[in-house]
Amino acid sequence: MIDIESHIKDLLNDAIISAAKDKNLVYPEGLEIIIERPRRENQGDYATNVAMLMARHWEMKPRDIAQVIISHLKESEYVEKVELAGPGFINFFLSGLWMSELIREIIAKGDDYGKRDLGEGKRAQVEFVSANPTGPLHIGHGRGAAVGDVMANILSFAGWYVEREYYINDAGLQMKLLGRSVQARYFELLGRSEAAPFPEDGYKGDYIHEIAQEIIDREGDKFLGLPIEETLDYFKDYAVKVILNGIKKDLEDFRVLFDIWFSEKTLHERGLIREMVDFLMKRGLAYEKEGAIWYRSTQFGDEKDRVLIRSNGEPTYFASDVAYHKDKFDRGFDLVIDVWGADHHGYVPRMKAAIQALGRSPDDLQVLLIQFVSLIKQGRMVSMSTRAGEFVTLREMMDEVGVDAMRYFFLMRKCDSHLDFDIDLAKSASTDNPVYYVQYASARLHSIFKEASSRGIELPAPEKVDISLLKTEEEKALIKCLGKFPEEVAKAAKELSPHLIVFYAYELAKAFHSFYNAHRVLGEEKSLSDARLILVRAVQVVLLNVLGLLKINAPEVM
RNA sequence: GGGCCUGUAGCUCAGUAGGAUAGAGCGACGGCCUCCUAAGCCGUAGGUCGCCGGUUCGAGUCCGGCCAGGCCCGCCA
Repeated sequence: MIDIESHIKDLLNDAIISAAKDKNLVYPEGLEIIIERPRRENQGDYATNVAMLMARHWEMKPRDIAQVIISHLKESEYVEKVELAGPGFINFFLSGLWMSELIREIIAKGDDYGKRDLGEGKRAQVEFVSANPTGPLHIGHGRGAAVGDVMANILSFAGWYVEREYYINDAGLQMKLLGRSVQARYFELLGRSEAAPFPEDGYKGDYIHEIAQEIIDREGDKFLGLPIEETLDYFKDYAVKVILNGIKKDLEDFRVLFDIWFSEKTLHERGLIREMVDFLMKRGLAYEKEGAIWYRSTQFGDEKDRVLIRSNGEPTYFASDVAYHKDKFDRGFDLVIDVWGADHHGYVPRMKAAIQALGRSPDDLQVLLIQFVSLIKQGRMVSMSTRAGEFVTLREMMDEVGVDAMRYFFLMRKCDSHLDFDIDLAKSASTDNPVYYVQYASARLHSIFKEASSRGIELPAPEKVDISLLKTEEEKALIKCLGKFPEEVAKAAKELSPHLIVFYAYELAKAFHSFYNAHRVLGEEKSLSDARLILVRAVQVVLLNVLGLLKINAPEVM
């Protein structure tokens, strides 16, 4: 099937060349023909403002230029009519032939319909969640998980080779704090709390007690008699293992799977941090001052230079992160996407500065900042803090609200919008949840085929069906909506905006529900019924592909 | 003090290479099942796009200045 957008651009380009010749005018240098989808039905399927852009060059009124261009447009079997409108827009209305070919293409391509080749097979990595293994995932992590996961799906669908990665911060001071917290609970449970006091900033959640209890069940009281500094590593490692397993399980149940779990500790073990510092020193991008080693990030637009190695010889978190990103690029990724909480936004300029020092373009690193999720319970905001042990876990939310609804909720907003998640609403008024609206379309689609099959009606061969019989407003709107899917994929990939796919899913469901209420598929005259069956099959294909990108179930019955 | 994000209908939000009459959902009001699922459809009401100025044929969109909310500004992670 032809690419209709380029087809229309070609038609326009040829017409402009021909018009220029005819009127003895010059083809405007650097003219880029842009076509877009107008907002209103009566403004056609595609529109261009090219005549308005040319007004300056040709010193003519936009409407006059548009008229000239239109008169030089060649006929096309895919274009039914062309109109001059408003201040100088040229509107294109697509033909029935285009619609027929589109529907046949959708059915022929199936799972592949909507895929693009924008990535040209280049390698992209999406790193997301990366929550410290100091406690279970909470609702905020859920948003990052959904966004990162679907972003990866979209890029893959758009032609990138994609890997998903989780960065485990298992090397810092907070690990020690976690170990001490568990250790303190262990001593406390055995009635010896004075021997290992609970650290001031320790992790207070119930899960710390549970881990301590687990250790007692396995190892008994054998650590009581040993010096606490000696046994700290045991508590720490055990806690990290347990918590990380819990995180993996939670994500798996949230339908998020990672290709690589990358341990920060291994960066240290492999000497990559030292290597990175040497690399920067050699290039004069790092220097020593006041006993510490600093990175010259101001050279790349950061507001101040940053410490890499503290005066006590310990690398900073930032140093780990630079080494980590160096490793990412060393692994051959063309595009690296980090999904971070918005509270890390101040960190973006220095990371971008860092990757430039590594010889990359700042655009090779894209950071998706995820704004906070505010949890609303009984009309009040719930404060969340891992250390204080006050949070609603992802697990609890999955159990209460369901994975489909949660994924939908997390994805329906732009990343940089705050998200109010009203638990009571999500639980009690779940029928108002838009995810059901979309899923309901899936159930209805399925029931049409079920009913058809019970009446002994089979899906006709697409090429034998007269699709031009579909000419009502609802049918045409639905077909146009199907045709938009590849464009939406491209846009979502280009703008790194998963929410666009959610909006598209809703739009598709809406077009289908309108169609469904206005017309019957079965029981009409056979040729019309066949045409509608084919249409409905195409809708099903696209809906499955869209929900597949979002990893939301497409139920057959509701 | 500096920086990032946000401010669009009663509520929650779409709408960025500047374009045509600013859109959805929820809520409100009024209609629609003899028929493939009414978790649906159709219609009505609801707007100084935070405020002021600028750029131009044209600004919710770009620029400047204010106002309000959130977040950040460490040899913490």
